[in-house]
Amino acid sequence: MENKGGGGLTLEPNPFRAIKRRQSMDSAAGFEFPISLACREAAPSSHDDQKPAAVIGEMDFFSSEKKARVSTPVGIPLDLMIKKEDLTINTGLRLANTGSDQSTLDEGMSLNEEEKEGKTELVAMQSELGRMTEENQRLRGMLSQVTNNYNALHMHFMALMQQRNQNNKSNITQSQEAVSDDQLRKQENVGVAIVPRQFIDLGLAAGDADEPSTHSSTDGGSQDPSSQSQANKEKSANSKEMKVFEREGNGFVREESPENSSHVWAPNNQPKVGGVGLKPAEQAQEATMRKARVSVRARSEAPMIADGCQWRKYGQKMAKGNPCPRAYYRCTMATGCPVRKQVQRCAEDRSILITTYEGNHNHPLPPPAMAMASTTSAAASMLLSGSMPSNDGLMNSNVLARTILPCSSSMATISASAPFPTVTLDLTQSPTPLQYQQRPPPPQFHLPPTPPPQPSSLPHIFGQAIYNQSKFSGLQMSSAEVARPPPPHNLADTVSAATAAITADPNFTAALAAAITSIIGGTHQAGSSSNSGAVNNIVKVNNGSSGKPASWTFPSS
DNA sequence: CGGGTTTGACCGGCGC
DNA sequence: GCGCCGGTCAAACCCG
Repeated sequence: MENKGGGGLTLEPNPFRAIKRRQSMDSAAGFEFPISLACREAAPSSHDDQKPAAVIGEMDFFSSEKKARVSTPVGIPLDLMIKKEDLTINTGLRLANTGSDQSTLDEGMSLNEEEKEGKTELVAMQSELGRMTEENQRLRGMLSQVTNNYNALHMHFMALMQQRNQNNKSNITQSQEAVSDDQLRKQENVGVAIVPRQFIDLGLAAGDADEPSTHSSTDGGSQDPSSQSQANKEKSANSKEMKVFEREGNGFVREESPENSSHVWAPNNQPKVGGVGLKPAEQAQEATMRKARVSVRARSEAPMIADGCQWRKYGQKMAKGNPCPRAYYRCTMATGCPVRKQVQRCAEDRSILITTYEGNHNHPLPPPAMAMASTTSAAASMLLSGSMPSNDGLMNSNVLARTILPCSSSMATISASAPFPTVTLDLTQSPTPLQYQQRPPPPQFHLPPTPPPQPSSLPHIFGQAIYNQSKFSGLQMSSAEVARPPPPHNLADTVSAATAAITADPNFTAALAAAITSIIGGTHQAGSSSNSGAVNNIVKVNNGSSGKPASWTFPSS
């Protein structure tokens, strides 16, 4: 770890080795350096292979009463109060090059009593650490249980939605019923594993590129092989873009598999592509699904919201009814990545930037982009799972919105009447602190009690803010850093929007939970648990009302 | 010189 | 069939 702390700090290999430096520090004239920075550096960086038992996120050593904010590996915040006279805890730092001879500094210390006292405190701290570790284990288990419960509920809900749609269809055929029942049985058999898989497919598309050949067997059990081969022929004959993807062999072909209803990206001519072997209703359903989009509305003066991905502009058009041009971007982080987005200012309020995402990345993503992709994918998944093509499709979508988004209806809207089903995530609404205060804080977790994930643009901006603030600093950010003046470039709007939303919006915990849920679900299914050494973005949020920080750990990659 | 942007042309879907 | 419109392409241009 590079030593960047002022005053010439080096790091102690053993972070729990007690140091008796307080009096030395006090006696060393002019010995002032930002311990808080040093503490952050003492925390394992994002490149560390192992998760820390606890990460000290923020300490202010210049106040009389020391507050340490600790993020545990499961993201549960712990607040430590350390009084000045107790300041013998090890910060993981060893003083060096402070301009004073170390042996001289150690002289004059009354080693007997103070060392005994220090040892006692060390034992106490170690005991406390042990308790924290146990608590972390317990909370992790609870989090896992909550996640599983949510997955089960989500599966149940989706099954109910399917049954409802089937009942509403007057022209349903016996074969369709058989297929649907078969799918339902499969989902029930697979159980909670379905939903995380869905999130993997949507948000963690890197896996798609890794194993393109396993998809049909994974989720395409009902697919007729002959029809699939025929569909592949049709695919290769239809879209120029499709040919490119198949030629490049990046696994994107899988995206075109007709049974992959959770995928939202669709190159040109999709109705033709998926049409072979399918009934007209199913064709329309797939065409609808593949065109699903997630639109984000946010106030920003910047020409484009930075979301962690690299984009290349490939077109610009004047859209009807809007004096502002619409810009078209495609992701350039990997060759052949199908993700595109449209950026356009709102005609009514030009301070509002509307960004519409479409498709799934076929490459690994940086953490902020991961948050974005997971969230948009989760939103798209919500939309697709509920917007079956029926006569009351719009109504179903509204039901979906009310059901899945019970407390964020003011933020997320679902439209099935548009040419393509679109989830609109609105970040432009003014904060309502009173609403937040009216909501009692959850007892232990800072996660909301509402189980369903709620698609929101918050994690987009939020993750971006995190990334922008901390992309080179171990991905840790404290609430103080959030409130700090943003970097002097056009990310200011992003950060301010995220900050405003985070600190005041009553839905932000739910939105964050959505992102966490989606990520955790996908991570678990991907076989990379939170203990697998994944990079952890430790996010700290001051909700502004209770004074307590909300802290989550985002497992990424 | 390579990569990104601009911009007019082109294409396909859709409504009349 | 025609025109409108959204989306994409690709040559020209710009920039570091």
